Amino acid sequence: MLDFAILGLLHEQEMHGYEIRRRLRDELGLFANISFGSLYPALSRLEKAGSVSVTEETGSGPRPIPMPFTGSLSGERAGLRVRMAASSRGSRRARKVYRITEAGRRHFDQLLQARDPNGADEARSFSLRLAFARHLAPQARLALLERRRAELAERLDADQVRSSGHRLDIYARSLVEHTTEATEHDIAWLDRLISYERRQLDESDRQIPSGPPDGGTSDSAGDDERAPAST
Amino acid sequence: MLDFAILGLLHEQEMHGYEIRRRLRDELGLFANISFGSLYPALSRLEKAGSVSVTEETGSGPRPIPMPFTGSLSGERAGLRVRMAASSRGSRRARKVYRITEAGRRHFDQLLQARDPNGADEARSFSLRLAFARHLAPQARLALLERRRAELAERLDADQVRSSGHRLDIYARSLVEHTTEATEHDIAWLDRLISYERRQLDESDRQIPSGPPDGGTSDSAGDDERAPAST
DNA sequence: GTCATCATGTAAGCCGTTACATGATTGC
DNA sequence: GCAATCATGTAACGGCTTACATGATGAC
Repeated sequence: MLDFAILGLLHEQEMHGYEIRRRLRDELGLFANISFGSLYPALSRLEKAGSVSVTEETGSGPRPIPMPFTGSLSGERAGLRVRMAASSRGSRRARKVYRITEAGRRHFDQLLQARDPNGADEARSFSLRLAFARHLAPQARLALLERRRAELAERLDADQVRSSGHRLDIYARSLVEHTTEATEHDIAWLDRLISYERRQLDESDRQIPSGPPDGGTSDSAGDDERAPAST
Repeated sequence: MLDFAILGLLHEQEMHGYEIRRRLRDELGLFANISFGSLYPALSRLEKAGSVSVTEETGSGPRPIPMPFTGSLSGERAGLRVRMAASSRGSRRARKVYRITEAGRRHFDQLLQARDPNGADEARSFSLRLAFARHLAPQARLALLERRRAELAERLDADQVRSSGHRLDIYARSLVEHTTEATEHDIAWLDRLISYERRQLDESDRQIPSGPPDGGTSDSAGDDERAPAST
């Protein structure tokens, strides 16, 4: 799971460990405060597995920028980078810059597609996949959403069994009811996403006459259509 | 966490391990499918710690009813119990019946009050406490709700920082937005609970210093009025 | 001169999981 | 006889946490 998140970040840009953590916290919000005791071993694992390659940054070259960091909430902005005098002294603790390899990209695609095998938190796992869903083929993306919807529908059934039959006190009952509502809310959201995906698929069907007759999920390295989200 | 849930169930009724699991699944919904590999060691721990006592059930006594269990989805119903010939033979694998001790009750009260120290899932931990909130003194209950509300409000702030500044693709953005909405929904729910608690407190203030109308659950637990160190 | 931030790592532990082992009872 | 349910347990592992170790840089 963490490996997947790391690969997802490195998919777009090379980074060193400390910054990976920052991005995980500030951008994704998942793994809100991943600990270094977890992060660095993960990076080592990925390197050993050949999914990422490492370069020791030796202080020379364009050092990616110590930010002024005003400390105020609004002052922090990604674009606000000030290039400092890089010549001063190259003595900061050597940073290890990680970049994803071809094998890593393949591994990422695999993880993106596979349903998580073990007792991993379903919700977190789905959220993570969705955050990187732009890398999925449209059909696979739709499948992801529908799989999640099915999971939630199942849980809704379990909730209904639960609320009937047992007489709970106000607190437990309020909890169960609220949980049910939250699940329904999630399902409604997924339904909106699903219908959006369906519309997109329909449109591309109409525009491109040569649609593949079925969706084998396009597995291998298809870096085809990335939306760089130009401002 | 699991220990707490177990104590909470045993607080009301003695039980054997297998049934604890069933209740956790069917009634509480938390620990949806706790594994035996987790449950039984937990019971051993609790016994070793003196929080529960064990009695080996030797096949005699009123055995709690093997259900017919039709197997179909709709046929299953909690009330559909058929009492079988209980006299047949008392040879089932000896069950260990657990009951909570006085020390266990004290431990439970402690766990109920304490904010969880380590990296435990905040949401699950709160849900669990709320499920047993009827055992809390009204002020402590209010404090629990307000603490949770503060946590969520904090997270909401983090979400707002997140959504501004970074330009995310539709999927990541939809995820962040939905997460924010869900948090707002949670907060609104907590606000309803909190104002309910405040009303209750007001009423019992206006009424008498002798017991409030206490209906169903006759629990022997709470003699303690601990002043909650509210934040 | 002390504190926060940047930067990387190791060690121990917690809390859960799956897989394995064992065995009786009931229903088809 | 075979499968499912009831019933208890052990062993290995997974994935994350905190605490510890180290050290440079810049701000007040």
